[in-house]
Amino acid sequence: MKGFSFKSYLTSNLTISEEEVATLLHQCTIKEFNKGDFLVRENEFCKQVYFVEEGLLRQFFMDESGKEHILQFAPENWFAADRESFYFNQPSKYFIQALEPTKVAIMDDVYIKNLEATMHGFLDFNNRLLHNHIRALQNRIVSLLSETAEKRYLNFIQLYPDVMLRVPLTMIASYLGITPESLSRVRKDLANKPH
Amino acid sequence: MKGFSFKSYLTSNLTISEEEVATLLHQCTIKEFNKGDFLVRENEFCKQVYFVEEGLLRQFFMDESGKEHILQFAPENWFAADRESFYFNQPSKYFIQALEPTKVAIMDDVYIKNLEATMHGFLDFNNRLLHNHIRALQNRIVSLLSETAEKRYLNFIQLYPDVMLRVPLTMIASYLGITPESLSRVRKDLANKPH
DNA sequence: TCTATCACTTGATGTATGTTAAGAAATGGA
DNA sequence: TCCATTTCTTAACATACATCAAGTGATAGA
Repeated sequence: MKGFSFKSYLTSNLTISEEEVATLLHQCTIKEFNKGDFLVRENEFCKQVYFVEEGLLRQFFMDESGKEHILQFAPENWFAADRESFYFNQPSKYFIQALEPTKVAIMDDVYIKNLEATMHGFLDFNNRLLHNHIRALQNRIVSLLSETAEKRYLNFIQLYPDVMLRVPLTMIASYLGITPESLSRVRKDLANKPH
Repeated sequence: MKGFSFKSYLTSNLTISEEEVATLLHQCTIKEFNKGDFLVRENEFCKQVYFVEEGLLRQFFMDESGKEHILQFAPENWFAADRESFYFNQPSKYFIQALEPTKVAIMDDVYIKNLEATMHGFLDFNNRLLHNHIRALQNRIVSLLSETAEKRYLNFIQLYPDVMLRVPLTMIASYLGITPESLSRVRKDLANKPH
C-alpha cells in the first residue's frame, strides 16, 4: 500500500499517526475500472466513497428527455460519491462512471462508521470533505444563476485546466449546462476576440 | 426558554437528555431583527449559525452588474449561515437579511466548538444539517441544469408553498434565476393552460 | 487498410428568456 | 385620507442559447 496518493492525502489532511494511517489503508479496498465502467448507476444505493488514485470519474444524471447532465468531474486526488444516497440511504439519482482507466480507493459505509467510532479526528476529516463539497456546490449555483455560458466556460478552464484537456468538449458543455453546439460557438467567439 | 421552536427541534432531532437540551438552550442567544435588517453582509465573516424561531430570512449575493440572486429562503425551523465563510474563515460573498420581523436562535463558533467537544451526538447532529444542505444544493443544480423556468417555478410552489405566500414574486424570480417579467409571463401561461 | 463511430464545427432557424418602457394595482407611511 | 413607493403585468423588441441538419476530421476496431 506504499506509494498510494490516498496515503499522502491522508497524512497531509488528517492529524493522525503513521500507525493510524496504516490501519486506515489496510482496511481500505483498491479497485480498478475500465474506461466506460460504472461505479454507481441510477436507482442503485451508493454505499461507498471513492478516492481517485489514477484516472478520471464523472458524476451525472439523465433528465426526463434522456439528456445527460454532469454534476462533477473527479480526477486524481478527488473524492466522488452521491452523498445524498449515501447518507440518507436512498436510491441514487446519479451515475458515477470512469472516463479513463481508473484506480480508486474505496471506503464503504461499514469502514467509515468504524472509523468514525474509533479514530479520533475522522469526523473532522469527513467534516472537511463535506464543507469542500458545499463550497463547490454553492459556487456552481452562483455561477449558473449569474453568469453567461462564456463566463462559465472561462471559469471552468481556469478551475479545471487538467480536466479540460482530458474530456471531450461535449462533456464540458454538459457540465456547463449548454449544448455542444453552443460551446463550439462560444469557443469560436473567444478565438475571434481581442485577448 | 420554554416554548421555543429550537427546543422542540433539538429534542426531536438529537438523541440527548432533557438536561443537555437545557444546557444547550441556556448558552444560546435569542435575537430579534426588524424587516430589512442584515444578519450578515458581503465581505463580513459569518461566525454564527441562525435557527429561525419566527419570521423569514433570505441569503443572497450581488453579481457584478448589481443584480441580486437568492440562494436560499429560511422560514421557521430552518437554519441559515454561510457555511463557506463559517468553516473556512473567509469573508462571505453573501448577505443574510430578514424579510419579516424575525426571531432567531444564534449559535456562534465558540458555542459550537464547545458543543462539539463536550456533547456526544452534536457532531452527528451537525453532520445531518450539512447533509441536508448538500441535498438541497444538489437538487438546485439539477433543477438549474435540466429544467425550464416554468418547471422550476412549479417545483418551487410545491416545495415551499409557505414561502411562496410570504415573499414578493420578484424574489421568487431571483431564486429561480429569471427576471420578474419572465416569471410574470410564466404565470400567465400557466393560468391559460388546461392545467 | 478500411470502415464505422465519435468529436467537432457550421449554418439556418426556432424559442426561451432578457431588456426597456409603461402603466395598473396594491401597500404603507405621513 | 392621500401620496409615494413597491409590486405586478403587459407589450415590443433584442439576445442567448437550443434544435435540426449537414459535413469534415479524427479515432479505433476489424
